[in-house]
Amino acid sequence: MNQIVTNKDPEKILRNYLEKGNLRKTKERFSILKEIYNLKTHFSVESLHEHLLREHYKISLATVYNTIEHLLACKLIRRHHFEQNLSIYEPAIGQRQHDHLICSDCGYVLEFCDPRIQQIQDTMGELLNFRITGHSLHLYGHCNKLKENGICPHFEKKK
Amino acid sequence: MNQIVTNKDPEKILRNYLEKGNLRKTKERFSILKEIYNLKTHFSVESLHEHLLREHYKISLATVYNTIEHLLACKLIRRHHFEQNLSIYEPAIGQRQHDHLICSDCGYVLEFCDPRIQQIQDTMGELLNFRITGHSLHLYGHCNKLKENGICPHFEKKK
DNA sequence: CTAGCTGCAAAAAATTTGCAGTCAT
DNA sequence: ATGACTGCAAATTTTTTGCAGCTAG
Repeated sequence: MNQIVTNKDPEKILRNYLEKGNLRKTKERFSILKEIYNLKTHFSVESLHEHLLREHYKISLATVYNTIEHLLACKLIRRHHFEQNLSIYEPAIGQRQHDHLICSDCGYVLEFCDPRIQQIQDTMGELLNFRITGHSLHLYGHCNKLKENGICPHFEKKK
Repeated sequence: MNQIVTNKDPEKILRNYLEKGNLRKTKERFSILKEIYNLKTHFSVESLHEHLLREHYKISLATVYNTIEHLLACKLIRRHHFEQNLSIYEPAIGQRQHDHLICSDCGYVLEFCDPRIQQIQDTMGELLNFRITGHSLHLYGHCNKLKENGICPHFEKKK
């Protein structure tokens, strides 16, 4: 680390990454990044692609997949694997470290922070002689409101 | 819960589950369970099916998928989603509830338990008004021994 | 007997790949 | 100009489904 990266502007990070890798700065790549950061939510490749079409971009699914790989490589997004075999992504700049609570009924994702997870990391790293670099914690459950009235309050957000 | 289940024999648990649900006790279902508990390792549907064929069982993939659902329902196995979009399963009886520490260098998986994770579940369930049913916690890191001598001690266990 | 189960093959769902034409540099 | 990128369609991979025949109860 002989260069301190202070810039938190996603577009500049992408530009920098593409230049370093001798990759092309295509309009598709920047459009996809822009829309991801507009959305600010968790998304799948398919939901992102549908969003792009609604916004009248002419970008193919294959290009979305291609671009996602680059955005992962330069850490502009993170990939998650929740209960289904479907990759879910989220923008990764300007967010606190957090974990996820996933509703098993509607797939709705809530974010939370708990300092005890850091303590677990420290304890286990020492105990098992590992240098821990990160974690993923998913809690799964059901909205209590679902039990009360039979309607999942997040259901309309279901795909 | 008006019946206390004390029996930890997987076959009896399956038998009990099938009887309660008016489901058939087919030889395929018991063969699959037996082989899973013989293997004692993490497995995918495909790797399990291949194992069954090697052991000269004549069981189709569709039946493996069907049976896996039942074994999940009666908690004889657990499903995980690690980095790829591929379901990985493990036998769940005779094992303490545990989480996973994954070595990013060699893919080796260590299991661990920490009571604080249960506390986090309880806190967040109450705070966010969810009935939490389960969690998955993955810690990622590097063996310290790797740093010391450049050789990952678990490397030979890599798949 | 007769529902539920199995095996097979076809369908679906998610992702990857091949390739001809396009575009950033 | 030229090599990387895009869009499209076909291929792969993992999982689900439909259905005819089989079997546990």
